[in-house]
Amino acid sequence: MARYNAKDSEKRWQAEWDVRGLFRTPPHSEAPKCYVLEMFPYPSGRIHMGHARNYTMGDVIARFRRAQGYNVLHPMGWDAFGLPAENAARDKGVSPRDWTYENIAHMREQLKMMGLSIDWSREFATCDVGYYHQQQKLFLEFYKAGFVHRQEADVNWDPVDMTVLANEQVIDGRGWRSGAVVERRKLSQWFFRITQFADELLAGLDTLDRWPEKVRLMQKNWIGRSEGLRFQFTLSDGEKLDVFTTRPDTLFGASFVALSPEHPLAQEMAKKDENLAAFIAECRHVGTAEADIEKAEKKGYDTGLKAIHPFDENWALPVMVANFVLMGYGTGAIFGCPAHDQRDLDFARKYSLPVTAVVVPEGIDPKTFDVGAEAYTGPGRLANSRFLDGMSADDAKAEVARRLEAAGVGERTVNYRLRDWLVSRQRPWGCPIPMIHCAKCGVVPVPEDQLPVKLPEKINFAVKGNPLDADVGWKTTTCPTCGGAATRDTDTLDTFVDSSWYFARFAAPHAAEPVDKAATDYWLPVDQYIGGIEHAILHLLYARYITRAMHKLGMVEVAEPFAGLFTQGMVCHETYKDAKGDWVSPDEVTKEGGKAFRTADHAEITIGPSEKMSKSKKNVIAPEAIIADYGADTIRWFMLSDTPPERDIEWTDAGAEGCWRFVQRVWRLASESEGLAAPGTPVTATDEASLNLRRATHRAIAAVTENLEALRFNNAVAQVYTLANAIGVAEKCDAAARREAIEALVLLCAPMMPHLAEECWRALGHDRLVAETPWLKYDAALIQTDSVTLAVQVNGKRRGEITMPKDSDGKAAESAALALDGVIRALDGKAPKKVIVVPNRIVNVVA
RNA sequence: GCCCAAGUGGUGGAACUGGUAGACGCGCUGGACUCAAAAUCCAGUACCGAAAGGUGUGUCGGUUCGAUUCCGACCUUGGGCACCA
Repeated sequence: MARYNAKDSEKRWQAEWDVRGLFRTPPHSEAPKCYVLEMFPYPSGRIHMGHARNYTMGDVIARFRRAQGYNVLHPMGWDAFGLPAENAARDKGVSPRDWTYENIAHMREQLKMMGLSIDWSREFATCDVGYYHQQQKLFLEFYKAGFVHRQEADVNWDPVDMTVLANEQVIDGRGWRSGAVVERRKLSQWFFRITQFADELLAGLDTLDRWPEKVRLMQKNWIGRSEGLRFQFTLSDGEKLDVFTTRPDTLFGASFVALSPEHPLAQEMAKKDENLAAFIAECRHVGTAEADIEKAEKKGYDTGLKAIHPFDENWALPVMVANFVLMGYGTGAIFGCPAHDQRDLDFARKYSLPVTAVVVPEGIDPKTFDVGAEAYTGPGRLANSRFLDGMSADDAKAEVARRLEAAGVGERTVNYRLRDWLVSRQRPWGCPIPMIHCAKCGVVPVPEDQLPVKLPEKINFAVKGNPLDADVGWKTTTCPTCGGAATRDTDTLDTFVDSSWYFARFAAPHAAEPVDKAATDYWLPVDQYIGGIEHAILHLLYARYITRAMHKLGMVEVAEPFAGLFTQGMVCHETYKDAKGDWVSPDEVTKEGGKAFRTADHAEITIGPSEKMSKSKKNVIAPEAIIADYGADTIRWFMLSDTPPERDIEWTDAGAEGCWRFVQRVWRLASESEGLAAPGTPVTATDEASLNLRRATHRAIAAVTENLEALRFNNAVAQVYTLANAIGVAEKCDAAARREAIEALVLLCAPMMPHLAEECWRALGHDRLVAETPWLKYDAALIQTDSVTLAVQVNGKRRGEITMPKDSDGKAAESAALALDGVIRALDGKAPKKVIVVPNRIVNVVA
């Protein structure tokens, strides 16, 4: 037989699946449903190894579940709005629309070459008018429900991308895309009230038992719930000031009250106090210029104002403006208790404010307890606190809260770190926000019959700022309420909005409403969602929020969109540098005996650590090149082999060749085996060689099934190898048993290497496609063995082994173990004190 | 600084609820086939030791008949958050 020709075979089977419409999901089915989804790609133009890994995993699950009889939905679409299209448009003078759709066409072909079992009839791009039209409706629904609000606020401005960013999109003080240091600007923008759902989003995490613990924890920290007390100080000028604390128990240790520089009261006072104004300006400066210099010194300014202690009208605390108090959290004002908060302590030491310990560790005399350079934040009993003295910190918290509530100046509240989601973007390649600004009527939603608000055909990138804002023809409209002249909102929605509900749209991609209730009720939640860990907060939190908001409006039944989540690792490759220190691409490098040389001039190349494939480090391998050389099945098999799917995988040439060899080996086993029984022959042989092969076959079926169910692809692959080895070394045995083993090998490979499986299946004489063949069931009787090998230990050290009939008596095992040479030698004449027998596992002799 | 995860051969990794550490792949070594090469097949491959045996899952301790697995401390790496009161 000829070698397996992947190129030819893969094309043929892809066409065959397509012609038969095998992956077209029927709208209705009696079978249980399974919705498998990988995070949809941005249409950058070509797929990379990260895509190859992500979509291979999803495809394995989809094919496996389909074979198991599930009604599977496995769609694909494009996260198609966003900045790269604008940049390409500006650089190359093409339209972002053309650029995007050309990229989509190219990537679609590449994904098809991967042999993915996708229902392409459901494909859409978020930049399709049909999609963003529905998104505009969704926005207006949210607006009507009060989920959306417009607010002037200090926002994060990315000076490179020329747009505002949500809090989640600022990482280490820099824009998540551009890497530019963000600036603060005061702008009027649209927000989604995600904080309204903070509690639900937090509580919902506990229901997501098929999510990685890590992601749930990250979201929990991001939401950042803390319980505390909000209460009022009366100031010396008679005004009131709200503060928030989680430590009301330390109220008698207070030595100052501090305001954020952005606090309205501080701003007000700054109008009459030049020095304060200068101080505030200085704080603002530090905050923006060098976010990295976070270790900034604590600085304060005494306003001269006093705050009256709520439990003692004769106790006046200085009111300071302090650079470390955040306006965005709590009320933007705090009381400082230096003994029990490190920041307050640093501050108090600097400005010589009193430090009074009021919580003292259990068993320590308050008189001897002294706070040095470190604040005490542990538990303890109250001291120096009048009516609280002797209470535990928890009791004291409750008592202070009770008294301040009774006095009508306090309220127990919950605070979140989470902020509302700023969704306005000053970019032209996005979903236009369907709002109209009228001088007379204010902000007015676009009436439904005037939707969609389409993007202009031509976008002029030569203008400064947002092209939509500069496009007078597009911007000018009439007010739907009064009919007068008005302008459109020229902002577009954050592209994370686009990706926050696409999974619901896939259930009925052509529905006249954003979601078709019946279809989403059937398909949602997504049973298995797969994507990169980098979306642990941003995308996954937004998608959970939008789903909850839709749920509240009765649009979808589910509250959580993704029942199962899997976060896959990155694809890495060795890095290469030449003598000058410049990065060298792997295809310019030849390796000999562990050393690397530049192919062109044989100059030695330094091999660096394996890192995520990136253009900047030139360590990128294109999937299309591998497909061209070895075929899609090889790349798929590689992505699943060896490395657990959640970890980073390293691409190596040797590994790829190993995969290719295995493809050939499976092909040889299926195509060259002589003397196989005819297809469908029942296996009746009971000779030892045949039984051994049958046991290996059924063990492999059981193990691969179990591993695929648990997404342990690397272990599933190892089990397939084990079966292939067993077939290879099997002695002459029954022809039907041999066929059974080879067919099992082919079918077990099928979700992972679907083209190869079809070719082998055909070679084995089958007419029906593997893609139409049900998953194998193992015979439990064949997995059982009647004899087992027990390890024998003396004092926990292995000294030999015994083979016993399964489930044999402990006494028999004991005497067999004691008779072993190694055991006798180890005992050295001593009598065993005790013998522990774990049935079918181990015998341990204690000497 | 706080929170979380992970440290196993030359290498990627395996080991169910504490029970034979190193499955399976890559690499390497030897052999077969070949004029030769490729491909393929067979055997071997944790470390020390000629062997008996000993030592081994980041380090140090603990619990246990028995620990990669449980507990404590520490080290290293990776990730998240970072003046959140």
